[in-house]
Amino acid sequence: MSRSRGTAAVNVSEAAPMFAALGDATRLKLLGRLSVDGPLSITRLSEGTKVTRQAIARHLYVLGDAGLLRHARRGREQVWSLDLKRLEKARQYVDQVAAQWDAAAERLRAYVEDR
Amino acid sequence: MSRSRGTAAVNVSEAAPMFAALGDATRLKLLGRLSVDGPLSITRLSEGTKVTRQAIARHLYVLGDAGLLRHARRGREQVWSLDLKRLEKARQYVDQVAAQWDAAAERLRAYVEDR
DNA sequence: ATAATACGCAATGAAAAGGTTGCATAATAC
DNA sequence: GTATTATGCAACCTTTTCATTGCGTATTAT
Repeated sequence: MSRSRGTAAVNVSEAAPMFAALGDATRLKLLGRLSVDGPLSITRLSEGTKVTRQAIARHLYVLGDAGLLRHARRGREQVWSLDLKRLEKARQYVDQVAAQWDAAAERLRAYVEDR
Repeated sequence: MSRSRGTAAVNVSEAAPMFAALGDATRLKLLGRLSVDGPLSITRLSEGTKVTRQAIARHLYVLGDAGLLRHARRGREQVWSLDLKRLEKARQYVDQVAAQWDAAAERLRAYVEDR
């Protein structure tokens, strides 16, 4: 019945910025890349994309502001990686919204079957 | 280990529009309202908000285009409600992205412990 | 019939998002 | 020390987004 993760009550409105950050194909691809290949530099992440390095950098900072990524300087490179702690928080948001929907689905099902 | 729902492979990039639709506080509130109170008209959904009816209507259509809501005419009213089928699809998106993150977390944990 | 209600459509406007180019600066390689 | 590489910064442009106002139309209520 309950989800696999502990889910502290979170104001759904606070989830909006995170969803907004996820609402772009380029950014989703960046997340996917980082989740597969691990920490990478901006230039490395730019290779293979159709937009400029600056555009990629922008997207990375957007994801960073949403708390989904972290960045650390290593020499002349800026290395980006997934932020596990905040990723867990993000998961909580998603779980909570999903749970809300589940509850609604349940009520709607009951309502429909009741006639 | 696996999630509670069956998760057919879905291109993550296709999830972007859905996340974008979720990336607005007003829209999240509308979803919450509909999941609690059931199907409601535009005017009803506008009451208690700080924006105009037209703004709310716009948001509803955005959610509708993302496949999260349906609307049906009832007399002079336009009644909006959650779309269960597509909501399930949305859930699959979320689960898949979350799974991807979980996998990344696992790898990262292994990597860190390996040194 | 007439009034009130619920909505659609269109024009408009301010602000944010997504992307580009050009140039400057810091770090590394040779 | 000079060139190369990786990034930062800033100006600028186009498109979308979010919200508004004004007016028209369809549907119900009286």
